[in-house]
Amino acid sequence: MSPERERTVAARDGVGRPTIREIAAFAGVSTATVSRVVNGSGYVSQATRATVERVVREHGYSANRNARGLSAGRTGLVGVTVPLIHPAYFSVIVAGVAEALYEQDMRIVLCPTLHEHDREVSLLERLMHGTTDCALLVLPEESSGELRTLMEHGFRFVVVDPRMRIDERVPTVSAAHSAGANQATAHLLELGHRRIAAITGPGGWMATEERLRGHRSALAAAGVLPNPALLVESNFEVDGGRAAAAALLELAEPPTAIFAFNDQLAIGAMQAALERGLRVPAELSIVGFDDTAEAEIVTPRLTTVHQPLAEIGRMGVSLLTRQLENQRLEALHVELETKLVVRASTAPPGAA
Amino acid sequence: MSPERERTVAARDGVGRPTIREIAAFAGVSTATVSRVVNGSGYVSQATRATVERVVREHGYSANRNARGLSAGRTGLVGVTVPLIHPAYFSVIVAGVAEALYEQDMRIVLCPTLHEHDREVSLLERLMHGTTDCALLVLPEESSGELRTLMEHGFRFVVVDPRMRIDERVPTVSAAHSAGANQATAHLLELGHRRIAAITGPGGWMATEERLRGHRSALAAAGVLPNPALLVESNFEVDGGRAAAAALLELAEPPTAIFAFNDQLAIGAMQAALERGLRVPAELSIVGFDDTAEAEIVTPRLTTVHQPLAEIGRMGVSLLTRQLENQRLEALHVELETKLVVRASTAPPGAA
DNA sequence: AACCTGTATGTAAACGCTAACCTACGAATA
DNA sequence: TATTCGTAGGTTAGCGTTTACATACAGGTT
Repeated sequence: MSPERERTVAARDGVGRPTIREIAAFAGVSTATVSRVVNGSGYVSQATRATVERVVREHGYSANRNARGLSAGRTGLVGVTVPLIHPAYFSVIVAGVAEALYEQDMRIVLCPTLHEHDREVSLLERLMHGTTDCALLVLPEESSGELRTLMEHGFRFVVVDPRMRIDERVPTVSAAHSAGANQATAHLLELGHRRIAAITGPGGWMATEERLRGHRSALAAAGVLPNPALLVESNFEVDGGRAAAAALLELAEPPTAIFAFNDQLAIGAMQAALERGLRVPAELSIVGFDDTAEAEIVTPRLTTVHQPLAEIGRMGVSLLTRQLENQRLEALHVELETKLVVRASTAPPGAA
Repeated sequence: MSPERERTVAARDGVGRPTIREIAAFAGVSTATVSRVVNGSGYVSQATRATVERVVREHGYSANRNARGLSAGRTGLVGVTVPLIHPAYFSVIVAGVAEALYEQDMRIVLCPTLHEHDREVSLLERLMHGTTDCALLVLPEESSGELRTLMEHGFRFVVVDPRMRIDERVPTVSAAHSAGANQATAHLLELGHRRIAAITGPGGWMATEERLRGHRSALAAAGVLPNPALLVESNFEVDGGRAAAAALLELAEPPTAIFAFNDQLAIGAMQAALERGLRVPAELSIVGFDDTAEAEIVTPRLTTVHQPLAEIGRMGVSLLTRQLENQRLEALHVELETKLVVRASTAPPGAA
């Protein structure tokens, strides 16, 4: 029981926040009118509105979110699930999301899933259950079917950077994986590289498949035959990148350039090169993908494909609000542009 | 009005989540009993408990958070304010917080303040107003007085990594700044350095003052006179570190080692050294503070003082829950141990 | 036998708000 | 003149919980 429980409205001592009833009493109107003013709904005369607004301001009133949520079925809270918080990739997206939601006066309920599928599902169930109005799922672990079930329950959400290909009706935001990969590989080809290896992410992931597509199309456009030996699947982490690059560099005919499918992998590849005494970029060129902050601080600075991560987050919020406003809007699929950023980790082959 | 509004309990069609009344009906008990089972409070017989638990499980029931919050005055939501989400320093703390809260079945309402004081205040006001039960303030912008006001309003919170010295009664978690700094400087001294510069954070910040204290005590213990010319104040960011180091290296008698008060500054210093063609660590040793992920990926790998950031976050949650359980517990001030991690950016002076 | 005490459960009143519904009034329309 | 319409604002029934209070019963204690 809350400590105020026994107090009547008249006897409230002013500690704690004022209720709508008190504001109504002070302003000499009904609670409905206060609600209308606060929510900007229904008819209220100019004069009444002004009075109420003044009282609201003077008493620092703002609606109790729980009560509003319970009554109106909305809470102003948006669930955001991410696999992890820490990697820059996610934290920048979340920062964008938080920024955009703040402007809409909504709050973000953050749910790291730690890549555990069960956990994500249970989180979603709880989020759905009155806590939040809607959700933004970043790189969700869930199958298309599970997401469809969610939709059918009337839960509104947007998927940011879908892991797998999912139901058409789910709004999504992603980056132009394929175009970005194409630029990266084209850049290496222009520098004169022909033995270009790729360290990919996990198979089946959209990011992997799409980037692979871009990579291949660039090779094809330059008339370079794809070589399966130069394709290694990895896990988007530094260690994976180092191991993959180590294997590639052991080949009888090692690559002169490596396109790593994210910056973490690229950094791992740089470490592998360093361990073998290979100079980057003189003896080995490396390109990454994502353009996270790490790309700027490694030596040499990493050439990589820029993804507008914060913008991706903001766009997710934008789709979400649009979906909330207009239920019958067709599902949107937004793809944001990526751009190659040339730094110091690429050079013509044998530039030594 | 929610779409279910017009339905009676009996007529609910099962879409959406079940209510406590439905569960009670299915289990043949009153809502009070269901509530008692779910919350583990009051007397319930073994048999009844078992029945209710089964029904709850079968129907996937979990209490609507808004209703619970409204009725019981708690929401299961914890506000977390951070200046920014993205820097690894904060995102690791937040990850620890999220992890610990998850175990308590609480959710985290994330509020990046972007270093804007007004924004943090308004966020807190909103958080206080029913949205959250309590808060965790990471590096808060607020004055001790403002925090005291908050306390007096009965709002529960814990400060993680206080920026300034604050009211004794506010529970805080921080790292052993002074001891860590002492170790860092002692390490440089042991290597034989005598001209040791320090690039500090903003003056007045506890982190700055405490680290400075540790730095000075190590110098004093080794009988090295502090040299004001070797002390530069900066901003905890890479650019600041680069500028500060550039200035230091221009001195007539430049330092042989730099102790940067965080890793960002240290990375900036490494860049400045690189720009001048100075080899690290042969011609210049650099030590950082924080041990964020960046320390592992720069070249050379950065010697730095490890802060248990995730643990700091978890400890913050622990203090918070303890405070919620036992209101009259004396305010706790926890200081977590820091530890020097020696990597490759330090060596004896003139080791070339 | 009368009275506790501990256990078990039900009843119903809040919690603070929103929105459906209602009343009222002046102006425009038929 | 009667009717409709647009505007303004009050009344009140929930929203789904929790919990104070009431009730009931079994087994001790005086």
